[in-house]
Amino acid sequence: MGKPTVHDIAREAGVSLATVDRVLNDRAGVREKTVARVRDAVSRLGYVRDLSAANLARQRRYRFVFLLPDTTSQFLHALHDAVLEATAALQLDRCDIEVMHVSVGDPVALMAAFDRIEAAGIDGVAVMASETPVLRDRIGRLKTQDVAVVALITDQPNSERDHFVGIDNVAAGRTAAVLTGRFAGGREGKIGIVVNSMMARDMVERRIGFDRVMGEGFPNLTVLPTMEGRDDHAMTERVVGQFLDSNSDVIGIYCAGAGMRGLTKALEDRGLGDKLIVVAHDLTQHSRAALESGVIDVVINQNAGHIARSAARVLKAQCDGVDVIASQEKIRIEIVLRENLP
Amino acid sequence: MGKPTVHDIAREAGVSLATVDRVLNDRAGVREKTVARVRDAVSRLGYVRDLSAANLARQRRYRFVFLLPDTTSQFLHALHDAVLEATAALQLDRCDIEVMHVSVGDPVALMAAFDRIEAAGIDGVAVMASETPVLRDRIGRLKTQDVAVVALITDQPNSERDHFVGIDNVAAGRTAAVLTGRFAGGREGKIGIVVNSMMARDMVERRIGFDRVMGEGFPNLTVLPTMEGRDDHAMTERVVGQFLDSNSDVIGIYCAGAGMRGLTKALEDRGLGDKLIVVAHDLTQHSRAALESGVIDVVINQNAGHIARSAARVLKAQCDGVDVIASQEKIRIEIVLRENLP
DNA sequence: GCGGATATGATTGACGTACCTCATTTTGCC
DNA sequence: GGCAAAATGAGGTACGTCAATCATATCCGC
Repeated sequence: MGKPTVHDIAREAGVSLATVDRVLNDRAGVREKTVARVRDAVSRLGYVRDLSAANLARQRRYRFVFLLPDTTSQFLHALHDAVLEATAALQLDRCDIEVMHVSVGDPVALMAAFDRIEAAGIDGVAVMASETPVLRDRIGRLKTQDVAVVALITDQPNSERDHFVGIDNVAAGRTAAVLTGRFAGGREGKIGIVVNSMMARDMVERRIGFDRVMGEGFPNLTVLPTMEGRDDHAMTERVVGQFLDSNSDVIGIYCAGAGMRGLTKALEDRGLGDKLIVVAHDLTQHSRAALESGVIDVVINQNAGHIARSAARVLKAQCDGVDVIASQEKIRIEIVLRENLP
Repeated sequence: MGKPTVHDIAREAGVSLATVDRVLNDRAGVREKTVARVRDAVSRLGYVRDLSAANLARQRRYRFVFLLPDTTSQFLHALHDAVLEATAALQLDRCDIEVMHVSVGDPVALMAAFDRIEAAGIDGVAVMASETPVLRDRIGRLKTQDVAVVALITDQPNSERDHFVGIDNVAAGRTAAVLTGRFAGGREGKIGIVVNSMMARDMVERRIGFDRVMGEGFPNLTVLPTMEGRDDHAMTERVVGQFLDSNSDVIGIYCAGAGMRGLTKALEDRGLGDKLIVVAHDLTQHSRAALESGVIDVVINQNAGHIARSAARVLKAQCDGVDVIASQEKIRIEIVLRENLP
């Protein structure tokens, strides 16, 4: 005998199909005692609702929104592409995904986006934005409307988001540090760090992890104060250039944030292309090229494709009230060398 | 208007539902001209068959077999667990997965397993076994029966398998080499290599990749002849022990195969636990512990969970005649340090 | 034990596809 | 032009679930 159906439940519980349906779909008008009888039959027979039949019957489509910053960076671009790819693939699974680019630093614009999401009756939202009280509250409000919410890249730890899709940035910083330290092989020297801005939580966390490992494991290396590139190539090039010109014994640079083109430019202009140990974040067109040419030694990557698919899967699972495979949804800190470039 | 249905196709093509059905399901008895008319309408309207409705109607279940070696190793154990986990998750997607453990070195037993698979009317097979002409032919025969076939871990490059789920072992060897070399930081010394057996293609490939990078990039390091551990802890411990005792200036070991427990035992017994650079393959309970304690420095991993899920997804896509997301099915060469342990 | 509210039953028609039967039309061939 | 074979049409039932209607049964307070 195959999987039990609603008919089997009805028979087993001694009620009619209509009542089973009312119970399964949480409709009113059933006595508690009867509800219990049905629930009992469900667990006794091990009934699981056939989701595809259910979705077919109710003509269901899942509507998700990916809320991304409107700033541009190669990583964001890659993420956007990855979401589009996932969108195409999930079309067959009744999912409609829309990408909204919003000035996430602007609370008014951000809230307006959420208003539109709420008004449109969206089933789930993946939001990438830095943590603010306003956003936290807004996520709470979405949850009261039964909208699934996942935090993307940057966690919203004190909010009611259902899930975080991204990496542990402290661990990423530690990973960058240990690679830098071991590649240095005992030599003494200085290490520079470039970030977008120390206002961003991810950057701070990476720096914390980096410093901790450096302090514990590599006393031969001196980590210098953070340079801020403000997401801008020219700016990054300038600060890194000044840094290189005024420090003679630099042996490595950790680029925890964007602006990588400025960094490589500064290095190449000084003929340091393959002299320094350079660890950077996120595999993009540019960092891939720099890895291949040897300007960058290691890329610490959070896989954009994996992130996009994972977010979509988690949102769908949340809507369906189904468990996810934890290990599949764990975003790994990928270490990419020229030799294991995908 | 929503997605087009078979009714729309029938109307658009000016034929009846029955004919559309015959065309879509490749049934006989339709003139070529009519087939073309229907196909035309399909592409004109952008019709895609609703797979869940179709599967519902035909009460379809996908039956897959994972054919794994009956030898035991921690990696195989992890893979087995991963397949079971995937099985549970895919239960909801109408997939029944069975794991068969077979003595893959024994052609008779292997062929018997294939016979059973063929007789049982299985929809797809994921096979992990070394490449032989017998196996190649058998895969070809399966393909004539419309059974989906993927090669697992070890490719069957000249067979008609639909897909290979695993890593590029030459690249893995290169990756191991560059990490060993850079961790050595210019020091001179000897590097030992441990494998199961040089009969296995994966081992040979890893060794090739390792040697090439070492030869090109690290003239300060001397790679010594391969030690064969034959998948056995005691054996591995003995050969590694002898190696360590008779070579004074060993600074690193690359463990390309199984038997890791023997390796770590040999190292620890000589107080070399954290003295040597040790690069090993595959994240298991044991290698995780060794990584945490510092005996092993790097694990090159092929993610068992990813492999199991990917194989199942590819088999299903093959049965459905659907494309896979290439980037999702690319098994990455993971570099695992203590700092980025998942 | 009556009346009104509340629970439950019985039934039906979707959803999009598969697959079957039987009738009818068209085709190819001599 | 006639005939068999092939192609097509028309229609129905099924898959498991949802959602609705309407009739009937059971409950509760008085």
